[in-house]
Amino acid sequence: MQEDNQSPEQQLHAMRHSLAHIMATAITRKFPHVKLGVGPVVQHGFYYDIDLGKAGLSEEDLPAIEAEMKKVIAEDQPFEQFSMPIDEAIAWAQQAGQTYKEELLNDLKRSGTTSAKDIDSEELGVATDGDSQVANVSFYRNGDFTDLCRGPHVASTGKVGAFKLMRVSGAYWRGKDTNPQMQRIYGVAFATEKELRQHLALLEEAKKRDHRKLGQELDLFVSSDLVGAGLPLFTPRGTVLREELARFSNELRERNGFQKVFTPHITKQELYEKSGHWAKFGDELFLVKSQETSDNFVMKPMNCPHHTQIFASKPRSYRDLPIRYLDTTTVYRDEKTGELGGLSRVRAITQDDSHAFCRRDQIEGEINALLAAAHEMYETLGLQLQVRLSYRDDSDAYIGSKELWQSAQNQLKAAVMANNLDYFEEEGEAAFYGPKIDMMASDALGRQFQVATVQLDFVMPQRFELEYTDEHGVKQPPVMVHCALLGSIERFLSVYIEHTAGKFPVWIAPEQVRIITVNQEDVTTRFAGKIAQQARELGLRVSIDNDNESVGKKIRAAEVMKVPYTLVIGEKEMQTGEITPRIRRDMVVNETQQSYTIDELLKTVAHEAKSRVSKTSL
RNA sequence: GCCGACAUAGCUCAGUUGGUAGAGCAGCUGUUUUGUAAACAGCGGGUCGUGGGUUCGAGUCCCUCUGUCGGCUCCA
Repeated sequence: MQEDNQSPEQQLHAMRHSLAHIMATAITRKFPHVKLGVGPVVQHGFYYDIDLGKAGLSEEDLPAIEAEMKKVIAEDQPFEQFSMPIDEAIAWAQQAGQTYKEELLNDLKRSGTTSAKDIDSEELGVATDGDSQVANVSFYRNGDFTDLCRGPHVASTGKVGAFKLMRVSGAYWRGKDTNPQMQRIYGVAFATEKELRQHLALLEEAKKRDHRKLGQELDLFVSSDLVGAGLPLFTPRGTVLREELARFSNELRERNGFQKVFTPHITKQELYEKSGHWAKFGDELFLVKSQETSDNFVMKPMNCPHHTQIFASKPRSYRDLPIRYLDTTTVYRDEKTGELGGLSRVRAITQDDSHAFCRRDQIEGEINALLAAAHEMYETLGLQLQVRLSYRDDSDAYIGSKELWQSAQNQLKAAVMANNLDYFEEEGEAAFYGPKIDMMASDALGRQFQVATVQLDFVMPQRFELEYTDEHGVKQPPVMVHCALLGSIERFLSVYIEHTAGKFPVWIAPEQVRIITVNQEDVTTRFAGKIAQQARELGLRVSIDNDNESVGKKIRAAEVMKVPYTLVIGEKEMQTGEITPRIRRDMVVNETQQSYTIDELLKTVAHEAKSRVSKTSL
């Protein structure tokens, strides 16, 4: 119908949305008693929420639904729009037993919108902006299926491109965990079969890179039922990754005047009552019981309150500011079991946390320095950054006056603009004590994750009555700038492992050099040992594979573990003192196979590791 | 926490309508002394995640718990 003058994006959107209707058509045919929720377009496709009562649907039912959808598509039913008065619409929903639709329509009638941010306005038969006098609502009909919908749709069910149903999962009605749970059926859809295949191939690739799979294969971390869910254990190899990342982050901040501090992992609950965290996150703290005192202790879920106490430990002059603390440390949060997964969501979270206490006139300088540090870090790590300005919304989830918030939000935006960063703004994403600059990294497959964060906070210093003396001898509250460059090291690792597919650059690779012996003769073994020692003295992580196996097999083993440099040592090398290193393919700039003296080679690799390059100069 | 699926050897998996477990890789031992992605042979290894139930008999059927996965909700 309205597909003329539409951009390809709009057309694809209409296709996906039409597919949601077609899926609902197919499900209604197979299960006439189904109650429908909403069926919007999502990133790569669409879904529809349905309620089939107790029996429900399982993934085994998807092929049958897909087949039915193909029938509907083959029937090429035109999509027809019509409208009816809202009271008539409500009567329709009632009569059809569509209780969810009825609820939506009633909300619509009452307030002109479904109020919450839960429903995409397109789902409804009206535009939700503007006045609340809803007289008529819009419907779409294809064949004998009718759905409340504003559109637009494609002209007929035959014009929907290529799709595939992916999975069925649970979803709360209108996104509220107090509401009944429906089943959500997800599909992906593209304009052409080719794009669909490409998308599915991308998903396959993502599966291969899954950090949980690579964590297993590359021996990076493990879990134990005895230790518990969300508490990964890092092997020697995985620990190297953690420590190298922490070291990098610490270096960047120390260069900017941050000083390391240390704070204990348990604290009196009172600290968090004062900060406001107890009221907001009390049910997510691990409680610790003392057998000696009557105080209640908790595992620390974050560090800001501790750092305020270091600041507050003595009088501060305006000349002392900024005072900057960095604390790369583990915090503990009792995350709900269903939210845990791999390294992306854990209960022991290591943050590269830092707090700068500064004067108002120093805010800009602090933020600029941190933005620059983040830029350097992600440049080195090879991840693209995009900035999200996370503001508060009108809910009561925040503390502090609106004026302070407005001023803080303005300053963050000014800083981001001054640094020419690519940004977007989002309300309702702020921390409860202040707005944030959140940095989203895009990985090798184009997926986005929140990593670094810079937060401006006028509230915490007030709550802890922090002060410094200004040049007129007047007490002033400092401003706190919270920052984490990596965010959570565990979560960052999950992103980074998948981004690199486990092919870590030499500076962070758990094993940087592997020496393979051609035979087990004593001279060879001794020579290999000597080279390994030399490498260790240069600060390299090196291992020797002296197994009684073929060279081919040992090469393969090194390759499988994605070791950057493999040195095969035999008679030739012993005689000449020269070697042609085997370099992991992704690091190679030019293809020429060159030989080097072993001394020169190791020094170059050590230098590369130190300067954190991603390609080799060999 | 909620909805759904899953849990067999270190890893990846097979195991027919219920009749007390198999393969490949890895490991160990021996032979071989290897030249750039998998030499050959032998051996060891599993109270089938936990606890309970049904049954003459449970890896297989039912329940509980734990854990994992896909989502929802949440994320200082």
